[in-house]
Amino acid sequence: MPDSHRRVYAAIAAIPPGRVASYGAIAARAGLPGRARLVGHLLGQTPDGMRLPWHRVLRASGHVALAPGSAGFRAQCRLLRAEGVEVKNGRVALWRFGLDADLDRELWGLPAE
DNA sequence: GCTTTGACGTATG
DNA sequence: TCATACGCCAAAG
Repeated sequence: MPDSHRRVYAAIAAIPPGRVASYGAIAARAGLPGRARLVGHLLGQTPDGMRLPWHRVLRASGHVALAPGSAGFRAQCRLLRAEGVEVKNGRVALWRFGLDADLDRELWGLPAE
């Protein structure tokens, strides 16, 4: 297991429950800016024994990355809603649940809602 | 090795 | 909001 992969897994595992992060944010946090596709690739190759909060990883647009209607898509929506994250039409409001939004609030004092 | 694919991202129109 | 183009790079064939 390459070190870069471990950092990606660690970054995903660090997402707090009830919050979400984009592939790009995970890659950047893992020290791999611009390697968002690597994150997606790893999630598809994640070993069975590894229990990761993969459902908290979304596209930069806030959309669920999996095909709408697929089993994985439904599972992700269910897991997210179970944590209090609103999923509307396969999309999450990043300005509200994203980690970046949290940081922005602290920096600029933007309203939480 | 080269080509194709893919749970992606940003820029443009 | 949707489509297209381009950049990115690990795996699979």
